[in-house]
Amino acid sequence: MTAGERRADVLRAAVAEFAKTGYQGTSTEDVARVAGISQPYLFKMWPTKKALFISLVEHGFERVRQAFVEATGEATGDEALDRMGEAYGELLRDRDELLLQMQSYAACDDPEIGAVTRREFGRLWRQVARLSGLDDERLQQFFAMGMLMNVVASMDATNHPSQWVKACVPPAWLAPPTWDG
Amino acid sequence: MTAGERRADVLRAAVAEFAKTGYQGTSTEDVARVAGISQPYLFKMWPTKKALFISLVEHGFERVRQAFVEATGEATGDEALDRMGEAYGELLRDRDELLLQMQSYAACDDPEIGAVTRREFGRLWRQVARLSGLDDERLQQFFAMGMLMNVVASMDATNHPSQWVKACVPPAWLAPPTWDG
DNA sequence: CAAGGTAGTGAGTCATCACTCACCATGTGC
DNA sequence: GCACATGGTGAGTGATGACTCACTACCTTG
Repeated sequence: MTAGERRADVLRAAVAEFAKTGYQGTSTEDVARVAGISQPYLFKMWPTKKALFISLVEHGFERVRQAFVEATGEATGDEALDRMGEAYGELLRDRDELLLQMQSYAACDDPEIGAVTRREFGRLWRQVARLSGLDDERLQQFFAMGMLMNVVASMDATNHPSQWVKACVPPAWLAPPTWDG
Repeated sequence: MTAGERRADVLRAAVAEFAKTGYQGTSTEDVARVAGISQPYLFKMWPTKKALFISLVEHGFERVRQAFVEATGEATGDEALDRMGEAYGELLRDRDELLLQMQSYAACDDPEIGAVTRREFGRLWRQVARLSGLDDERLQQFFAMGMLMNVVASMDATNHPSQWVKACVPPAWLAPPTWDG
């Protein structure tokens, strides 16, 4: 297998592990085992655990930006924002991406991780601003709802239903287009 | 010093440490050193590191609920929600409380921590519902804004100003009543 | 002052973890 | 058929971390 393919495999495995247990709580041995390679080889691909984590964070934000571009299409304004919101809801189905985002916020005390996370968040903000053309107040509401979705995903609320979950989580988050529920 | 006083001291020290580096990233030695006690004594007060973390989480959510009751006073409806939002903004000044909340969301993969976090989040939701008497949609917007504030606090955005921070963070978050700026 | 409870610690133990070193196997160009 | 890059690992190492054990100093009560 080529190094490029391996790298992609490892990234997929790593995002799942780091999403669950966070930067500090995930061991490089775990990642290597799930990826099906030896742990020393992990360190041939990334010089440190932190470098691996950071490339996951960058990759994750990049995917969100890309999903927003694709979802928006030719739309602008509130229409564009609605479509991006829907696209974000679909990312919820693959919880790992959003969980990893939460883990990167939680790890911001580390200066390098903090710097990358702020930079990526800023890029996402500017892109949504550019795509929608809306004012700061609307953007703020949009991002606020996104952060609530992240938290709900972190708590795995939809798999632990209770009274408040029904109130907090609108059906739209639970029923992306492909469902029939 | 009595055990009760020590316990309060240790909780204060522990919240600062866990807020920074999270459940997995914080060592009991760190907590003990900052609290000014030996590490074995920590284990006489709480049986495990997890038990300490969980009591911090419960304590933190409790404080938010209490702050909301006090802030609301006799108000109801949107007026009540406004006052609670203002109270939450004041909690931002002591970042540690909000960061610890983020750390508890991030640690939800652990079944016990997850259960406690969901329970506390639910209690908070119900309390805001009761105090304000508003419908789910308004509550959702309120909590969404709160989660955005948590994330902004995690990224320490106000101490790393850049273009998007000015747009994302309304002056009200930065200028609680006691400021003069 | 004896007896016992309360507050507190020094010095471990055993597991885990990030990271390294020396090494092997399989092509591929010459 | 050999030099050499590419892809890959077994077996460490030194540090750290959660948790324990055996112990002391001090206070209170009779």
